[in-house]
Amino acid sequence: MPTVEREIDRFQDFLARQGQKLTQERTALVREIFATHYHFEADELLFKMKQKSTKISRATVYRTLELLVKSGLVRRVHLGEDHYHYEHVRGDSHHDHLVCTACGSVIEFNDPELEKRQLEICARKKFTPTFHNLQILGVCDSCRRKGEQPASPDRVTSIGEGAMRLRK
Amino acid sequence: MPTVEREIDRFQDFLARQGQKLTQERTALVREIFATHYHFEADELLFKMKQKSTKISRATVYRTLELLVKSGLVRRVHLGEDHYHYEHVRGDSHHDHLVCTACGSVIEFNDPELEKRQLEICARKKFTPTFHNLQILGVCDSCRRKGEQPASPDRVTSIGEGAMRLRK
DNA sequence: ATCTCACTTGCGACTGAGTCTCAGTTGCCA
DNA sequence: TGGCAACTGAGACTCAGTCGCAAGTGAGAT
Repeated sequence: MPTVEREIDRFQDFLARQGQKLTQERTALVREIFATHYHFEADELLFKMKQKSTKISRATVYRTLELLVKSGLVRRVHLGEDHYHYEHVRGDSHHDHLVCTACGSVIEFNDPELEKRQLEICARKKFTPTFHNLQILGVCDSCRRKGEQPASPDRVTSIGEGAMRLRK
Repeated sequence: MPTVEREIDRFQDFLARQGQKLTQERTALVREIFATHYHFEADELLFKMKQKSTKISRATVYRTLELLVKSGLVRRVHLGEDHYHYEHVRGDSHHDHLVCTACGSVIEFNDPELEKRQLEICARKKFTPTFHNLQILGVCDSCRRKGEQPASPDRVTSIGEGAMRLRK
C-alpha cells in the first residue's frame, strides 16, 4: 500500500512553497513514518533508520519532524510521558487519547459532543482556541481483567508511570 | 493568611503514615509553594529558594515535589510546554486549563458536563479512567483585542511556543 | 536530655531529549 | 553544468530531571 507517495508529494508542495527542498533524507523519513509507525517518538524513529542502511543524523530527524508538523502531515502529542510523541496524519481526523498506564497501549477516540462542549467553554471565557490536547489515563479493558490496578488508588501520583517503565 | 500551617500538618500526616519525616527543607518548600506560587516549575521554585537565605538543593526540590504530588497537596500538570508545571491544591477542585499562546497566561475552568462526557466515552471503550489532562491552547481575550494571532493559522505548529518564549 | 538509626540532604556526576554550530554536501534553477 | 541557497552530519551543548554516596538530622526509645 504505497500511498506514501501521496504524502511525499504533499510534503514537497509544502516545502516548495517556502523555497525548501525535498531531500533524500526527508523522503526516507516520510517513507518510514507512513510505512510503519503510528505513534512514535523521535529517538525511536532515529533508531529505526539506523537499523536500516539509511544513516540519518539525530539533528536531521528532529529538523524534519518539525517541518512535518508544520506541514500538517505529522502531529505532536503528549501521551502522558515527559517527552513528545508524534503520530502521522492521514485525512483530517482529529482525535484524543486514552492511555493505559499498565500496558502503555493507546486508544483513540473522537467525540464531537466533547469538542462542542469545549468550544462552549472557550466562548464563555472569551478564549479563542486553536488547539487542544486531552489524554485520559487509566487502565484498559484487558489490563483490568488481568487485575491491573490504576497507577495510584486515589490521586494519581505521576502521569503514566507504568507506560514509562514498559518502554525502556 | 498563614493557613499554610494546615497544609504543613497534612503533609506531616502523610509522611508519618509511611515512616517519613518532616524536615526543615520540606517545611520551607511547602511554605513557599503555598505562600506565593500557584502554577510554577521546579526550577523556578529552586530559584526562589536560592534568592531567600534558604539553600535547598535541586535534588531535594525534586524529591519533595514528588512527595507533595503523592500526598495530593500539589498537582503535576502539562501546560503545553515540554516540561512539567506544578500547582498547589487547596480543597479538591479539579480543573483544566486554557493556555494563552501569546502571553502565557492560564485560565482555569471546571466543567462537570465535560467530565461527565469523558466518563461516558471511557465507559463506551471499557476503559477505567484514573486521571485526565486537558489543555486548550489559544488566545485569551485581552491578547485577541491587541490583535494577537493564534500560534499558527491552521494547524498548530508546536504547542505553546508563545508562552515558552515569554518565560525565558 | 541524649542516643541512635533510619530517613534526608547536598553535591556533583549522570542521563536523555532536544538544539545549535559549522564545515562540507546536495538539490535545483538559470 | 555552474552556482548558491538550502541541507546534512558530527559533536558539543543545554536543560530538566535523576542517582549514588558520604555526611547530617529528626524523633522515638531510653
